Amino acid sequence: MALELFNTLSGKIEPLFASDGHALRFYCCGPTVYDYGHIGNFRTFLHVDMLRRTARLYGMGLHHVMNITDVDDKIIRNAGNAGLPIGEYTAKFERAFFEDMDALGVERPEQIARATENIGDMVTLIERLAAQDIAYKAEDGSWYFRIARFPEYGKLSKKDFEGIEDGARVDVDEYDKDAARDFALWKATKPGETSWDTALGKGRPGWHIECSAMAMKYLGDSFDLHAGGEDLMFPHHENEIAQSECATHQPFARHWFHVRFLLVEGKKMSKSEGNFYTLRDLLLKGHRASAIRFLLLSVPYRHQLNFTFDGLTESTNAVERLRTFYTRIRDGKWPESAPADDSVAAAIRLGDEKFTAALGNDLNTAEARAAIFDVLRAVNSAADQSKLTRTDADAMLALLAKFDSIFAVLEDHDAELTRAAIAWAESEGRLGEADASLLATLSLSDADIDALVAERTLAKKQRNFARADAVRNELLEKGILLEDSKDGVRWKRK
RNA sequence: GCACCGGUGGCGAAGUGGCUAACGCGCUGGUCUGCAAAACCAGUAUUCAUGGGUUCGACCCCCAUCCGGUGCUCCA
Repeated sequence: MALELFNTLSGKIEPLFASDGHALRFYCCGPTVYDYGHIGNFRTFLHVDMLRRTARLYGMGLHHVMNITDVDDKIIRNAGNAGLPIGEYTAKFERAFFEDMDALGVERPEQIARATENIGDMVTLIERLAAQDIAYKAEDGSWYFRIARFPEYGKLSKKDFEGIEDGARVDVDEYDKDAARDFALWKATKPGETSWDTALGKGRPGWHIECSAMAMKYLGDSFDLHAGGEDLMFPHHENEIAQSECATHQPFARHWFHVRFLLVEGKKMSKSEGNFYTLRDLLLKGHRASAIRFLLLSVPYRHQLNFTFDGLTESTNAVERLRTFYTRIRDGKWPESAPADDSVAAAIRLGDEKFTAALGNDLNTAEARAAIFDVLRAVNSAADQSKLTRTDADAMLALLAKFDSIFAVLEDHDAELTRAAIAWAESEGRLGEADASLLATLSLSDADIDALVAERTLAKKQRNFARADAVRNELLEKGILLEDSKDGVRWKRK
């Protein structure tokens, strides 16, 4: 069975495959490291991660390149305000970015490419375009791309630029360029700005050129897939195609993957709306990294997701149910006897097929989720009726491992991730932003909790239920939930 | 203005021209429990924004209307 994926370029769902027969060569537009990442950024990276993991599930190797934009206008401005060299400024946010990616369970690409470390390749690419008179130098020393020379411009975003060039010269703000749509390849430096002294003159790269140069450097002139947020489709990706295909006369990326923007509480996320959240903001409010991951992945990537706190609570509960189920099957003592019938095995097999097929169908994560919950109910039910055997349990664990190779939420690292966020807030003098009850919960060590649980168990043995309930309530107030079972008491942090 | 996407139960969200409209969360009742929690069982949309049309048959196709969102500029 093939993995099928919507291709922005063709406008159709098409099979995705590694054209070299080994590894899927793909490029993902990474972050501009000028600030902490927000949940909108992470929705995109999370779905690229979903794509990675699904491609692997479908048997493909991976060669994934992601850039880090570590020089641009905002970086120069912010680093200047902070009085830091840009390298020092960006290093901090690059580190933070990867910490956040780790917290969300996003796998690292095989290769990270920093713009400032590949300037020479960008210069070479611009020179190749200049040799064909497709790149030209304007009066101020900046270099631009002559869009009129690429008739296919607009093929990705399905825009028609017929006639636009004609009116360009009336645009007085753009007097440096030959045409209004022409975009910068190389920006001449203003005094005091970071610059590179190259054959093109003193300056720094335009934004688009870095992705073209680095993608082709590491993946070849033509490669399998290029990914990014929907906003990048135009003009960023359109410009990448123009630069690259004019230079090489080869198709650039075969498949284009764009992740839709999310809404927050029904509106586009923005600082002025007050609905702008970084991952760290949410962790400090007591939300779990796993729930954030699960929520952002639960709505398929081509649909708009409305991020709400109710939705986050729902995801927290859904993940909790999956984990409870997982530990139950993993830790339970299931009889070695042969199953009375194959109904459980059949349910697991069907769930497995549905799960894989759903992902293969343009990454339908909602359906994939549903397939797992169907099996969960069937197996829980069998377990309750003492009909679950070791063989079935092992099959279930194998399916859960497959599920988790994609969704990656079963192993519980939430408390340690939250602690890390708090430690970060403390070091930044931002502990005041942390939720008070969260701090209370984390103030109890595991040993403290175990001691209180033991006290309650003793009280119960003595049938002193008043005392037992008091302890349970005390723990509950601090966010610790107790569960009695045949095998003893389990507790978990809410 | 032009273009695009969407409107499915209390909420989130799949889905198909024709079997009982997935799944999750929530809620209600039951089983279990000292009581809870967890788990399971049952219930929770005669209906898929509205009005027309095509069809033997549409939530799914077409047209119109209303509503929400997005892009056309930096933005994941």
